[in-house]
This record gives sequence, structure tokens and C-alpha cells, in this order.
Amino acid sequence: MSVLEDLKEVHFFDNLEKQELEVLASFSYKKNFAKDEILFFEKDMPKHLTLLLEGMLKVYKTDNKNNEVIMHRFLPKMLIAERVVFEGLPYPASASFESDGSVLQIDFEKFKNNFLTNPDIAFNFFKSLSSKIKVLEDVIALNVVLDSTSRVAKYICEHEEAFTLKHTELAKSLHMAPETLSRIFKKFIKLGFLTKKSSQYKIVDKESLTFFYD
Amino acid sequence: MSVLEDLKEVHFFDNLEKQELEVLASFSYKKNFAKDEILFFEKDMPKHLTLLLEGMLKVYKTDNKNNEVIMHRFLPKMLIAERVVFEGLPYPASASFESDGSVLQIDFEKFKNNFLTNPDIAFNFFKSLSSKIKVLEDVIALNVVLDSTSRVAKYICEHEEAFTLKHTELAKSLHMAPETLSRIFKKFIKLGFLTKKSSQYKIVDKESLTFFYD
DNA sequence: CTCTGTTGTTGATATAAATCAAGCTCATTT
DNA sequence: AAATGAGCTTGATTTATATCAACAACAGAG
Repeated sequence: MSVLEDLKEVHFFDNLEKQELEVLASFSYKKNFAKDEILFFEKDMPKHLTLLLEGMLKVYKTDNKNNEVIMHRFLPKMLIAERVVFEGLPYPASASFESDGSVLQIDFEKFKNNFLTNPDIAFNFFKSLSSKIKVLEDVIALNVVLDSTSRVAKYICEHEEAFTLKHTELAKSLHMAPETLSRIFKKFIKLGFLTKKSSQYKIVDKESLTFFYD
Repeated sequence: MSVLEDLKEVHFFDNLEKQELEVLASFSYKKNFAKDEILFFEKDMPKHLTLLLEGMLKVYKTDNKNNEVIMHRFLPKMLIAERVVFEGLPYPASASFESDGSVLQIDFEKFKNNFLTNPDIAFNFFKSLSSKIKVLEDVIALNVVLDSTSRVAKYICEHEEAFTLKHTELAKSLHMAPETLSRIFKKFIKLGFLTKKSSQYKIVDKESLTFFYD
């Protein structure tokens, strides 16, 4: 797929004319990554605006005990770390691919000069920053306000992809030990909120689960 | 002080002409608050863009056990909850004054139509959103990645106002029990990182303190 | 189909921090 | 100066969750 075709699929640029997209494509480059490849390391300087095209990406920090703390999980068509690019700061965390994927790297200086003065693009940029604030507020609400059981309840109710993740990964997102997650799932099954057949979990009583956090 | 004079003091609007400021002032209202008064409640719908003029404001959520979790602390000249205003969503948390203070309430529709198309203002709006992302990332880094001791070390090194807060309030910001904070201060004094004379704390070995989190 | 390694589970134990309870300090009022 | 009360400190206890260790389940390789 050409860069131009990729750009057409990204709602972020919906308001651009065909000709403008061509200009944008002229300073945008597609790059492929394999599972577990690193997109950037904490403290690297961003060189371009990055848009995730395919695959799942996690942004994480590593704590004292070398545990990953996942701060964001990105799905295709999302803009990545635009804040630091915008501010010319080093990345505050590292990012790696959780599956094969690809990104579009856009020359930020050119983007800024050619497009950020366009109110529609600026508006989308606002929205992208806003949604990131929302995600972070949710991470705080999830990790700081709720206990483990409530975190699991909230996460599996609100995230379709929860049961597609490996337990170790899910535990990382929820910021708890895999053992703890395992015990909570067991509890939910015993309470009849969840079923498990051939290691595939399914919510059977969402109502009750929401009581944990709502 | 007139609204116009207040506006002149806010760097956010530095790039506006005198005449533009007058237009802005025409749909902006100043409102005073006493300590502990509520600016807005979680789930209220925002009615205007709010700029803190004077005083200290905290934005917080309340957890299961009715403990406050402070998500932001605002100092004068900061824009408050612009994201939710921008997105037309209810406030995700409550806000109350920690001291007497005042805010400027700006009609958002008019602001948007008259000023958000101005690249300088849009740029400042980006910056405001960006800095909020940074604060939230820091809250996550502080609360999720670090243990209590490191959180205290980081906070007192990076926040001038740390020692002006009551211990109960500081403990809330750091998301720990006041008793825990007290014990950590005691430990820091014993280690010679901190001194306390007539209940005024002072950092004497910042270098060592930074080792806890850097 | 069996072997092997990885991921998930379970129970036992350790640990950080919250909670509880009591006493202390200091500022304010009388 | 004594009395009051809010905030702070200290020690004892409890609690949630991590860690450790052993084992089970399952997936992929041969």
C-alpha cells in the first residue's frame, strides 16, 4: 500500500484535500516492525511525528524492580507521543510492538508549517491530545483509585481485547502480579460473573462486575 | 481589578492585541471563591472555559473508602479542564479551593469561534493540553511506578510548595496515609537528607534524595 | 504422540503501607 | 497562663498484594 493510500485511511486527515494529502505523503515514510521490536527508547529524541498504521503498540516505563508499567496501549490510526514531538522533548517512556506492525513517520517541521495552521487539522490535533488526557486520567482512576479486584472488573468490562491478551500482559496493563490476576479470575468464576471453557473466558454477569467500580 | 486587567496578566493571551483582549473580556466573568468552596463536582457539565486567577485549586476523585485522590493541583494562570469543555463532556472529577481564590469564566462557544482559529491562541491551547498530559504522566510515574519513599523524595525535590502544605494535604497528593509520610520524613531526617527546625522542613542533601527515583 | 518449554495456577510466606489507637505538640482562645 | 483542639507522631496490628516455590496445563517441535 502506498503512503498516500495509507493516509486516506486515517481519519485524522479526513479534512484534507487530495492534493494536500499528496504534499503530506511527500514527507511521510512508512516503516515496518516485527513483534517485540522497539519503536523508541525512553530519553530518545523524537525525530518525527509518528502515526500507528498496523499492529498493537505499548508505551511503558520500567520501575526499580525492572517491572514494566504500561502507560498507553495504541491501536492502529492513533497518533503517538505527539506531545513530546510538539514540545521537542525526549520520549518520557519506551515503546515496543506487541504484534507485527507499521508506522508512518511524518516530518514534524514540515507538518507544522504546512498543516497545523489549518484549523481542521489543528482541531484533530486537539482531539488527539484530549483523548490522550482521557486515557491517562483513566489509567490514574484505574490504578490509583481502585483495588485489584475492581481494576480487573473495570478492565474486562470496558476493554474488548482483554481476553485476547496473555495473562502476563493483561496483568501488566492492570499493574498487578499474574498470580493476583489468576486468583481474581478464579473468584469471579466462583461468583458466577465469568465462565471459562477451554481457556477462553467470557463475561456472563456484567451487571455484577460493574458494581465493583461504579 | 477589572477582567481586562486580569487578562493582561495571563501569559496564555500574550499574543492578543489590546482590542482582542477587550472582546475576550466582554464575555469573561470573574468569580471569587473561599477556601474549601467547590468549583465543580464530578459529573457536572462544564458551562465555560475556566482560568484560575488566584489561589490554589485541587482536582480530585474519591475512592471506595472515601479517600481523596488528587489528580491535579492548579496554580494561578492555569487553564482548568479545557479538555472536557472542548469535548462537551461532564467533569471527570471534582475541584475545590485549597485557599481563597478566584477564576475567570470564559464563554467557550464565543472563545472557540473568535480565538481558537488564531494560530497563537491555538498554539497556547496545545501547550496547555500538552502540559496537562505531562502532569498526568508524572502522576502515573509518581503513583504507579514508585514506592512511598521514592514518591516523597521526588515530590519534595520537584515541588517548591511541598513544605507549605499541611501534612495531611501533602500525604493526599502523594497518595499515602499521613502516618506513612511522617515516618518517611523521620527516616530522611535520620539519614541527614532533611532538617526540621520549629516544624519547618528543609532539604539539605538533594543529591541523595534524587537517588531514590532517578 | 511424546518431549520440552512456556504460561498459568495454587498455596505459603513476606512485605509495604493502611488502619487503629494513644499520646504529643503547638497554636489559639479565654 | 491554662484550656482546648487540630494536626502530627509513634507503636501495634491488619490487610492487600507481591514474591517465592512447586506444580499443572497447554502449545509447538521433533
